[in-house]
Amino acid sequence: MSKSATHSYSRYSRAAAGLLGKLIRAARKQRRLTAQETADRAGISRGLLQRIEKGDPKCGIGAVFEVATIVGVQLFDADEAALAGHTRQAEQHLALLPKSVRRSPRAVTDDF
Amino acid sequence: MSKSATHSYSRYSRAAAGLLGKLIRAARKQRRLTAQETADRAGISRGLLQRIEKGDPKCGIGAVFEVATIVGVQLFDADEAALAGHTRQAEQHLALLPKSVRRSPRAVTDDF
DNA sequence: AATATATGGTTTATATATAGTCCATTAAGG
DNA sequence: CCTTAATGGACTATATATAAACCATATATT
Repeated sequence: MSKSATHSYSRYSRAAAGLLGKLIRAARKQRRLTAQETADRAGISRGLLQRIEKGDPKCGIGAVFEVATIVGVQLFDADEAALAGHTRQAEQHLALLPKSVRRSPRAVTDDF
Repeated sequence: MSKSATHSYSRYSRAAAGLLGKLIRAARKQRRLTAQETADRAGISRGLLQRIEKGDPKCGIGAVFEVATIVGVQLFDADEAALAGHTRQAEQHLALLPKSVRRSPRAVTDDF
């Protein structure tokens, strides 16, 4: 990593991060929370909140989710109970799948 | 910042990040993609992918979304076109809200 | 209009996330 | 079985995310 990675994300990922940021910003203003107040509640700096609302992909997902929760943007369109249920379901699904994915004789199904 | 921040996130945020990681891991295995193969496609290291699948909140949201997209986990339950539509809607909503949120001098100071 | 505050954009110092190795263990598949 | 790839977990060096303190501007509220 001697040169800067300058990693570029797909359009979809950027759009998703950008949308989440806009939803957060709109929700915050609708609740009449100042940027500083929101940042304090989330335990982050105001500058980081600005980047989150701008959709900066390099922000930690925990910080983004925390702010989203504070301003009332539901991730997964589910409350915490439903989240736990989905987690159990995902775990059960995972338990049915092979623990190691072995590369098949041929290339993988979809390549691009 | 002389001492480690050790920032703790809410249960909901941790649950959301953890669920997303589990969904990603299940989707990857179902598609029979190797961790290395997936990391390569996402342009990240295998170690970071492990942390993402474990639900580490400190992972960049762009990296998480990118991996989610690659393994077929839809954020927002929406394709790119729908995402653009929601973005437009969020922008319009935002345009209707005041640009600066002003705290009422006395009224909302103690709102609970 | 005047004033106070929220916001946007810097800069800097520091903590830490990440890549890139390594090794040990596990578990597919022949 | 046996072989070999996949995974998990360390460790280190480096890039960078973050907090904090600024300033300038915009914009609510009086």
